[in-house]
Amino acid sequence: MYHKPPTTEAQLMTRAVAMSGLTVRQLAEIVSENIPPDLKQHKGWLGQLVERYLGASAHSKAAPDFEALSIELKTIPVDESGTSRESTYVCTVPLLELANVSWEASWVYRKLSHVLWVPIITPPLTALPDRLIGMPLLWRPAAEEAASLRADWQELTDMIALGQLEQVTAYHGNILQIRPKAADGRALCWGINEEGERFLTLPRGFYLRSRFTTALMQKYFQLQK
DNA sequence: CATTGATCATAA
DNA sequence: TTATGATCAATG
Repeated sequence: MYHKPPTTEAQLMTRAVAMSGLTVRQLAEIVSENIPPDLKQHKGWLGQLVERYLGASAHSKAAPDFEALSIELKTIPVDESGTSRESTYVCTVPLLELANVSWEASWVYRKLSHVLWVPIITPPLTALPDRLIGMPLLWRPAAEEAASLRADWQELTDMIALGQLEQVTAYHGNILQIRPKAADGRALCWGINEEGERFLTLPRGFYLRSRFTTALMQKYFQLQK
């Protein structure tokens, strides 16, 4: 069973709430997907399962998951107390021509301006089929959250614009960090060094630290019905 | 034992 | 090769 793309927020939320409380096994059955033994070689499988159920429209396109609604979907593994178990990938880091890009025009801003968070309740050692879909949260950054994101984005973007990409590590940024995002350690793309010359480097991505997503859960969430 | 740096699958 | 979806696993 596949849903068509939702046309209203209310429709999307009705579906998302209906999905909560199901096990991954039940959701896979509804969507007619086979469950892999674990996520080791299928890291994006669960996110895509939820996409299909909810009717996300932008499969592997550079667009919000729900295009008509401009809403991004993120599944997030949490334990039974709502503590996030992983960081959350946001988008790739543009390494070229990022000078003079405003916060409002940045990919990070646009990706995070409206997000449907779907927690996957995953206590330690829970087998994939037994994980529970939690209550969804439709989120827009509060002023304080947006300011914090903006400050991190600005700091990291400034470093890259100055050609200091090789000095940026995952330790930079309070809630937003930059880490490799690549097929493996041999994947390369172009960056700009301090002399303004192009050089080959590992592709990078922006990620939300798990302490931030954990704070979101605990501020706004009712994990289960 | 939380966090960083590395990695896996798939589509276009 | 770039985008999407992320989690794995070594390490400080």
